[in-house]
Amino acid sequence: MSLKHAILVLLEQEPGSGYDLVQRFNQGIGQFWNASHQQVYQQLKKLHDNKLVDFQTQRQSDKPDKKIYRISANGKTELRDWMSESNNPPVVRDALLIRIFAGHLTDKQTLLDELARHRQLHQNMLEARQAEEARYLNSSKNQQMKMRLPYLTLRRGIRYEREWIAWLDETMMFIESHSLPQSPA
Amino acid sequence: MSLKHAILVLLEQEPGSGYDLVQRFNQGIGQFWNASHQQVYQQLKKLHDNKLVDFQTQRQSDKPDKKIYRISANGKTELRDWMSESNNPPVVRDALLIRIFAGHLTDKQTLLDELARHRQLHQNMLEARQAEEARYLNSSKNQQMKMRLPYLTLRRGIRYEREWIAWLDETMMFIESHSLPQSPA
DNA sequence: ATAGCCATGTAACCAGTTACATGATTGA
DNA sequence: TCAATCATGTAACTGGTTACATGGCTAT
Repeated sequence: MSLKHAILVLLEQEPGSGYDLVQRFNQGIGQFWNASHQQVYQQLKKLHDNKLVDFQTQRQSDKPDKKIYRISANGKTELRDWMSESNNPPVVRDALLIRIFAGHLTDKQTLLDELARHRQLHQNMLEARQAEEARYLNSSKNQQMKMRLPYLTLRRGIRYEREWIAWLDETMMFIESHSLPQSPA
Repeated sequence: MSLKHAILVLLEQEPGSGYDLVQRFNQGIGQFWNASHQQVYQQLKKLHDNKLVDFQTQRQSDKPDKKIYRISANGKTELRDWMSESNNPPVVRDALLIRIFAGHLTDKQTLLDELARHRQLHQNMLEARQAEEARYLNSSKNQQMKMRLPYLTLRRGIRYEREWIAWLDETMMFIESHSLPQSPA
C-alpha cells in the first residue's frame, strides 16, 4: 500500500493537482514508483476522505479548473510513521527471463531480437537518467544539498540500467556464438 | 498474463503437481517469477479448462493423492506462439527508494538500519544464487549444455543482487558521512 | 504434544490496468 | 482537421495477496 505514501511524499515536497502528480510520476520518481491518472485521482479522493490531504479549487480562465492538493498535518504524521516501517525488496516478475529460460522453444533470432529491443529501451532510460544526473551536477551547491537524497535514488536508477545493459550484452554475445538446444517441434 | 506461461514452461520442462510447481517457483525460477499455491492451483484449473494442460491423479499410500499435470499439444502451441511475442521491462515499484527519496522526514539511523536490513537480504539471495552457480559449474558438460539458457538467467540474478549490494554500500557510506537535510517536525 | 511437510482448495480483498467518457485550447 | 496538452473522473476487469479450511504422516 505504498502508492498512498508515494503521493504523500510528492505532496510534502510540493503541493499539486492530480494531473501534476501524474507528470511527476512520469519523471524522476517514476523510475521507482509509477501510477496512471486513474489511480492517482482515486487515491487522492481516498486520502482526502481520510483527512491526509486537503485541496482548494483553483479557477483558471484559459484551462480547466484544477484542485491543488496539499498534505495535511495528519498526512505528515502518517508519512513520518511510515518512514519507520519497513518493506522487503519487491518480487521481480519478468517475462523476458522466462523467455530466455525456455529459449529452446524458439529460434536464436527471435531471442536476439527481443534482447536487442530491451537493450534499446534500457539504453534510452539510461540516457534520460544520465541527463538528469548532469542537470543535478550542474546545479548550484545549494540545490545539490537539497536534492542529495533524491540523487541517491537516481544513482540507483543509473546503476540498474547499466547492469541490465551489461547482462543483455553478455547474453546476446553468448547466444550468438552458441547453438540453442533444440526441442522437437 | 505470464503466470500462465511460466507454468507452461515449467510443465514443458517436467510434469508435476501444483505442489511441485510451487516448490520450483521458490527455487531457481523464483528469482524472476513467483506464485503462491493459491494462485498456482487456480491457474492450473484454468489451464485445464482451456485444454492447455491435462493431468492424471496419482494415488499415494503414505501421502495425499496428487494430480500430475503435463502440458498438452495445445499448450505447446500456445507456448511457442507466446515465445515470439514481446513484453516491455516490468515497472519497478520499490518502497525503499521512496523512503530514501524522502529521507529528510526521518533520521539517519532509521535509514541506515533499513538499508542494512536490505543489504543482508540481498547478500543472502546472492549467496543462494552463487551456490546454484557452483552446482551448475560442477555438473557434467552434458548437463551444462542442457542448462545453458537457464544459466544465463541465473547470471542475471547474480548480477542483480551484486548491483543492489554495491548501491546499498555506496548509499550507506554516503548517508553515514553526511548530515541529512532536516525538515521541521 | 507440536511443528513441519505433503497436498489441495475457496473466498474476500486490494492494487493496478484497460476501456470509456467529457470538453476546452493550442499548434501543425 | 487532427493531434496534443490540460484537467477530471467512472466502471469493469485482471492479477496477486491474505485469510480460512482440511487432514494425514513423520520426526523431535
